[in-house]
Amino acid sequence: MRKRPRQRRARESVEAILEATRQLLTEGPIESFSTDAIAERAGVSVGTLYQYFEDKADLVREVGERHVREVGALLASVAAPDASDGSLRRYAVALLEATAEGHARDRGLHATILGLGLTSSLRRTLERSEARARESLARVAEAQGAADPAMAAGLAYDLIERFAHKRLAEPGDTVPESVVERYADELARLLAGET
Amino acid sequence: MRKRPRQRRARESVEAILEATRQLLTEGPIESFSTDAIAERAGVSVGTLYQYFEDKADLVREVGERHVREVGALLASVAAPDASDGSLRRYAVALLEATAEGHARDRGLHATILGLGLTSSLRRTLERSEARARESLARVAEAQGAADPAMAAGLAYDLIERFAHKRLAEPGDTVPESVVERYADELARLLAGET
Amino acid sequence: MRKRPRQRRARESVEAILEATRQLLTEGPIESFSTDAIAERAGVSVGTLYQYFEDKADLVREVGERHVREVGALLASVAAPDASDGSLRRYAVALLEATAEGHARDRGLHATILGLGLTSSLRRTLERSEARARESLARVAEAQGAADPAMAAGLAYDLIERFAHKRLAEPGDTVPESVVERYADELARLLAGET
Amino acid sequence: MRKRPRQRRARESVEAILEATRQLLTEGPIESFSTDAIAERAGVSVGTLYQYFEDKADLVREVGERHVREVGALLASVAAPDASDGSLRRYAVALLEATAEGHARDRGLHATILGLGLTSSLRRTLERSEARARESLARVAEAQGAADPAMAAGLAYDLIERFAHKRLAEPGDTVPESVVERYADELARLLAGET
DNA sequence: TATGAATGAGGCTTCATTCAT
DNA sequence: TATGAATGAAGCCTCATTCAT
Repeated sequence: MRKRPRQRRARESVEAILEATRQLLTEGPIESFSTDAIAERAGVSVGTLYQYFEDKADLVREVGERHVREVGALLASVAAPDASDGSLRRYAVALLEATAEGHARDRGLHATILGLGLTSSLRRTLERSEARARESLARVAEAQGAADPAMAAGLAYDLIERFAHKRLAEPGDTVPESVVERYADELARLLAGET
Repeated sequence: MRKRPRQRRARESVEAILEATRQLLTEGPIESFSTDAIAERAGVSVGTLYQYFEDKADLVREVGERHVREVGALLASVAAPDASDGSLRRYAVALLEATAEGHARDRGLHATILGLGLTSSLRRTLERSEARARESLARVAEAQGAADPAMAAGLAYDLIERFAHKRLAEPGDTVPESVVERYADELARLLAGET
Repeated sequence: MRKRPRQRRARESVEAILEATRQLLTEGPIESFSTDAIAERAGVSVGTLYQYFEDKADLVREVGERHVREVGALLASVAAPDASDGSLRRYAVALLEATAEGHARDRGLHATILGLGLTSSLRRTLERSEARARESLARVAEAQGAADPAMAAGLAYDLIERFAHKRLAEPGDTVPESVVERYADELARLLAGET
Repeated sequence: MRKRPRQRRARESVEAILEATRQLLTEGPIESFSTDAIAERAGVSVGTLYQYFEDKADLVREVGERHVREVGALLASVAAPDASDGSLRRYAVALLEATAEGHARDRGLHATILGLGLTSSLRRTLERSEARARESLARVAEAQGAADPAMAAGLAYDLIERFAHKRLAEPGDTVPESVVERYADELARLLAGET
């Protein structure tokens, strides 16, 4: 960001701009994602946009980082299971749902950011976020007595991500209940450290 | 496509255009992906390009469909395993490698196509291709005596896709051997119908 | 220049663009010197302009170089005097007039180019042109028997340039005849190698 | 200027703004010469700038006039020579140096002012300053017994100006000593009224 | 008076597409 | 059929200027 907003009015503008960007990125085809459109949706002038962001890519990066942080926070907010068997299955379902929700909130962001070229800054944020998620999963796997907690966590993370993207691709963001069950089973099995 | 090429020279032009499109989509940032760049790379003039393709989206769609068909063909070309246990593991590894190769060949296509908006025509092609792949996996699972072959095949397919995307995201398109092993194990287990 | 024009139509466009640029640079204040204005004056679209010139600076450079070459040619076209005394004075007057005419034709170009920043390419062209002019003057001074022909030529050149700029600053591009006389006297004296 | 500053702090702001303008004009390419840049350099806000200056052109004009007055003062501060021969040569060198220094101090001002269009007010200031300088030179020429003091002074003034611009065009603002000598010789000769 | 947030016209440039040759 | 010149809408961004606080 080019300038930090000092006054309240300025902070509101920045928020409006970021939210407008998120919306347009989520909704529309990439063609309608122009700085003019962002400014109009945010209810400010283009000039204001450029007071706070270096350029369009800077703006997208900021929105992308927020998204990554939010998904990370959602995942982290799922309470880890006890060693007792019953809660592991619930944990697995909660992980799947939380991640899928997070992705759904910014549907399209992914594709657009890829299209605009992933900046190294955003890539780092993403990697940090993934690493945290994997560690957290590994701790669970370890508590459950898995032989290779890190490897199990890696696979589990991949499964969760794939589930989220799969749900996004479905009309209505819904996946048959049986598929959720199956994913949850796999997840629980992985984290429990079964072969 | 607007017009079918009749003469040999014309067919060669069309091939060159499609190949140039594929290359630019695979190599570069979206910015250098212009009709001028395509024509130059293909060694023809822009005018020629518009003789055979309605517009840019039409061209991208065609390339996209080819890509989907190619990945499908690659998957299909992996010989199904015998019921004998040894070949299942080799089959799993081959599936992973084949899909990852297919995706790598057209790296960037994904993002661009998403960015330009997935056309319904391409979406159908994609769905048909996925369905065929799942059926083929289901037949294998059935032969191996899995309890719910369709469900196992679905999960297996997702695992394969995730692996391909994972490899694309790594620098150098390489993934530690241990990860391949782990994925192959899971895949083999799923197709073998173990819980 | 970005692309060399092949067809006749293209060459005409390029000429029109260069001439429009020269006119606007000569006439107006720098504010009205926009790419849109250039294109309109040239009777082409902006797009055409960018087919042949990298950017606005490239265009200005090209016009600048033409100007420098033209002034140089004007100077060179003044026939050198015999050693016989009478023609030296006529030569001096001709030099003054020729240079002043050349500058007048592109009045304002100077200031604008300075304002946009003298590119190194243009600077070199300018230096080469000046060097040629000084050499030519030095040969005359030598023929007239000057003690230090190079130094005399340097001062003579400066006098000529100053005269051209002086005339440009006057309303109506005219300078009292007596001033021309005085400059010519000085010039003749310098080239004749008197003290 | 829009408003006279009353308080001391206000006067300081105005000075800072004028000095910042002068610096930016002297240093940089025209692009970085924006009101924002001026305000930042001056350590005030843009708003303050517009309290004291009608618009940007007004500010530039004020700086331009100061510059013209300063160069004039520099010239005037060179003590006129006695009729005794020795000091005339020193006087000539001093004139050359003083003017060149004055121009160097505001290098770039020239181009910018020309680019923005010489306002009539500034033009008048400039003419008055030149007239004063010529008169002063004419008095010297007269004291030295020149036949046509006004004409000699005119040429002398032009020589001095050309020298200043010549030095500005050189890298490092330096000119070979021999050139200074030659200019000084000419100047002395002119003012001494030799043919 | 000073601040700095906001404005928006306008400048530069790109690129998908058309069409005369 | 192929060429490539021409088009112009539209995108990104800057910056002089205004005005609420």
